[in-house]
Amino acid sequence: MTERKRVTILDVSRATGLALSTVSNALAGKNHVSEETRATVLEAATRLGYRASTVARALRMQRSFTIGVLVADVANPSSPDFVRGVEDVAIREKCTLLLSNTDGDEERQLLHMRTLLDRQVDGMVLISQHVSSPAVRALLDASTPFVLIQRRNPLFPDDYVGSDNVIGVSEAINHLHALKHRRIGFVRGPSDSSTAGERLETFLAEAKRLRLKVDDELVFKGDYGFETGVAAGRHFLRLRRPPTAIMGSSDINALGVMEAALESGLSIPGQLSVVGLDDIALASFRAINLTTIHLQKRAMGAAAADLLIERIRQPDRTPQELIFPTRLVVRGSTAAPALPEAPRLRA
Amino acid sequence: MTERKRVTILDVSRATGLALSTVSNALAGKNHVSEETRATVLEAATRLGYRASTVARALRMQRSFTIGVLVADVANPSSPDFVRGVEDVAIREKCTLLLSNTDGDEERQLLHMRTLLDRQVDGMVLISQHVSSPAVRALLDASTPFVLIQRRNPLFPDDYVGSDNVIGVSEAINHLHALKHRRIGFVRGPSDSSTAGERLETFLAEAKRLRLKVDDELVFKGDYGFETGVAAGRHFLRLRRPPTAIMGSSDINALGVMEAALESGLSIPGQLSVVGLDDIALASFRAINLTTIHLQKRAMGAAAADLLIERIRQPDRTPQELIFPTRLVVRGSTAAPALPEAPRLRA
DNA sequence: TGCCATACCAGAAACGTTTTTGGAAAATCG
DNA sequence: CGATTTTCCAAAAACGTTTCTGGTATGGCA
Repeated sequence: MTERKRVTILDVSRATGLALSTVSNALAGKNHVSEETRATVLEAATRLGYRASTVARALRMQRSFTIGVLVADVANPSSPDFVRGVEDVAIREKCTLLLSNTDGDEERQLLHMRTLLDRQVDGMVLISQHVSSPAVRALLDASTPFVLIQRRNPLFPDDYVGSDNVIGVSEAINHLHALKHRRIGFVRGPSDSSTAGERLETFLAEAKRLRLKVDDELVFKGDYGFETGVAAGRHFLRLRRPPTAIMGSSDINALGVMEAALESGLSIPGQLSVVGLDDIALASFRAINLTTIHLQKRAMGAAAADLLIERIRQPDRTPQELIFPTRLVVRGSTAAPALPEAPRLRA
Repeated sequence: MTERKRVTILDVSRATGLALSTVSNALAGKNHVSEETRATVLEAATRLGYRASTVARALRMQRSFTIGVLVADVANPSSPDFVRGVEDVAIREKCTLLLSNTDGDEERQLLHMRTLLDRQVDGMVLISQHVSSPAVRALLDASTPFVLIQRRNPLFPDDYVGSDNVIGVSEAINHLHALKHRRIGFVRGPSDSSTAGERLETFLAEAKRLRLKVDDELVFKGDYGFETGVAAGRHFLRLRRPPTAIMGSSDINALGVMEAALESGLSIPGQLSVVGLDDIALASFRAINLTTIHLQKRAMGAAAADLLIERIRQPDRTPQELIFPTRLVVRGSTAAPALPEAPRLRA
């Protein structure tokens, strides 16, 4: 409404009768500016309501104090946790977050990456994004610092924050094995996700060690979404010899499996055990009560942001990888199977 | 790594031998630039990998192509839905989103608002934020366009997008009444939320119409969070005459109530009916199966963003308010009470 | 009293755009 | 063929900072 013009540093300069540069120095707390001068400047600045233009500063300093964050799906409750971690250090570093959804789609990811680069973000955090294709690599090599979370390509020595998939998954399978489950279904995450791959490998290796047979039909390929969980659940339950337990690639995945089980009239954990992965807040609610593998999402987000800050400060630092431990949280969605061998059930 | 310098419009100018302004015009598709010249420019631009600096443009045009979004809590699954709606139109308008969490805390909100203003966002969308305090109003009056979602102060004629709280809430209470519930607990959202206030008023009015007695102990005050739901549930269930049904101020709220009920060993809906508000994706999962009031969150977000764009284009347009209808979605968390009068239960 | 170092301040350049203004060449019209 | 319009292009200003370079008092010291 009130057609106010922006009050600039020049106004402060004029108001105080001091030079532009002096005002700038005084405000930045730099160099040798007498306390008296500084006080004068500060007083005038607040009196006039002066606020420095971040965009002018960004142009001059070639630094935008902005961090870009790419996330596959904010709707998945685990995403905000990671973002929160990034936000924690962003605030500490006086940076702002530019957050974008890619829906796991590479085109969208490329689009958003270009936008971030155009905006001259100081760096970016890529959470479960595509990291291998030539197009993506080209953008990553654009000399803007970046850190990867939960998905990488070992061929490229990037800064990376991930979770220890071996511990969590093997704990989970051993838990199920101890409960006397002998047929376990596994939902595999996105095919180009390093994390999803590691988890499957661990699962297969551990199954072998435990002398569990894992035929192909016991591995369902999809993504981290609910629909994949539902589809996987339906698939598994329709098998001639359905598994007595199913491990999801995410909690949301596991909820999808539950959905399929419930729609078939199966009770959990009575007739089917389900284990998730993420440990979203929901998982601990009694209405859900999901046995799952806990990930330190917020800490991982913060660690990634810290790594990013380091790299921004020191672009030639050798890349680091940080692997966070995981642990199984046993809740109510797992129990001993009803029979040594699961009964045949049809949807 | 590769210490590349940014390729600027000047480089394109030099490469083509054309003037800066000509290149700019050609790229912007402006004025009268011959097709041939334009082709030359475009070719050179892509060949050199030129990308315009958004920050330089922002400084010059006094327009950042950025929209700030303030949200109370991204972790609440209803937030991303609103944001998604805003994002939809932001992409259409070639704007980027600057998203911040305020945790419902006014100080944090002020901090983030100032940051957004410093960054010269073209406008902002405030979802369930504080809108009345002098400090907030001062910032809102800073002549940067804004739109409110779900919380406003009728004293100020702001652009506003809300939901029809009358329909939804009265549908819900009538549903419960029809099921023969006579004592209904109500969880009230944040005390300074207009939406929460309207809902309570509707609840009380409709209860009166139905000749239901609503003593003070049947209204619990809190926020939209899970903990409030748990506290409310415990409070209600500890009453001498506990309600047979409880309405939450959000789905997460309702989940909290469920939590409290389950921890007391009550079954839902057998011994307690629960209704939520939001209709988050989770609510429809069989494991939850929550009767709730549906809100068109994404559409509301998009509508707010549209309003914002309009106001940016036309700052003096008279403020509009858009109210979206709501409707009750009956699922499995509501049923007839076990007894005409609820049995006495102690936690 | 004169010189030098120090402490502070002023002016100007630079960041990469868009936009305005002006000007030259080409085309049209009288 | 000259004048006027049209079409395009060149130069320069502006956006609001930070920072570099240089300069002027002021104080201390000889």
